[in-house]
Amino acid sequence: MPEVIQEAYNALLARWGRQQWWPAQSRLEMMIGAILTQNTAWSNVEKAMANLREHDALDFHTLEKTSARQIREWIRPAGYFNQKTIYIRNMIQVIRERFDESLDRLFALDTPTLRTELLSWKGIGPETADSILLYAGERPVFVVDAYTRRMSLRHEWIDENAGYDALSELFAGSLPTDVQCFNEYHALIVKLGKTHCKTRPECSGCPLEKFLSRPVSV
DNA sequence: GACCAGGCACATC
DNA sequence: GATGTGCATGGT
Repeated sequence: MPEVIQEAYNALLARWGRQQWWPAQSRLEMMIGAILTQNTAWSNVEKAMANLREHDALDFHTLEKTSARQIREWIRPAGYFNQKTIYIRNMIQVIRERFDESLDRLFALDTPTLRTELLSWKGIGPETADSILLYAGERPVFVVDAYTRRMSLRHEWIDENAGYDALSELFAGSLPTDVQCFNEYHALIVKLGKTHCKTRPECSGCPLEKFLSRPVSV
């Protein structure tokens, strides 16, 4: 199993190359993007991010002073805007009150403590927390998303009842503990999911085709 | 017009 | 602790 997971990574990287994630210019921007992209197409997130950038709202102090109503309108294209507005404002508030407005202080926490901290924030679940750990914190944690689960099920690397942590540990344990590798693998899985696993469940043309022992429909 | 997208919180059993 | 439901826009 570990070998297959490593070989699948090699195949994906050979096909598509490095994905250069996360597409953000600061840790704060990355964290906002992580919230906005929850169950949402990235193209919609880009529209919301463009609105925020246009109003200089990818900045901590600007966001602090901005009303909920205003943020809601800016992020509207990303969907779930009522909830996501609460999540973003809550995040800003926590960073102000508990970390002295300093992302450096937040990211000074060791990885397990930081993960627990992030998970305690409203709107930050396992995937978003791990995305922040990996892409903003540069910690070697493997991000599991819907594509990762779908792919792993289809290749029969896991069974139905495998939870988030089991899936994350499967990948992390099958690979060198390397931030760059985890970074690229997750991004490549997303690329795979967008281009193959959904629209072509028979997996024709999929870079991982040869790893399927038999056709599996999920 | 259905279906889906780089999830999560909350209610209920 | 497992399962169900609401959240919302924009592309295919």
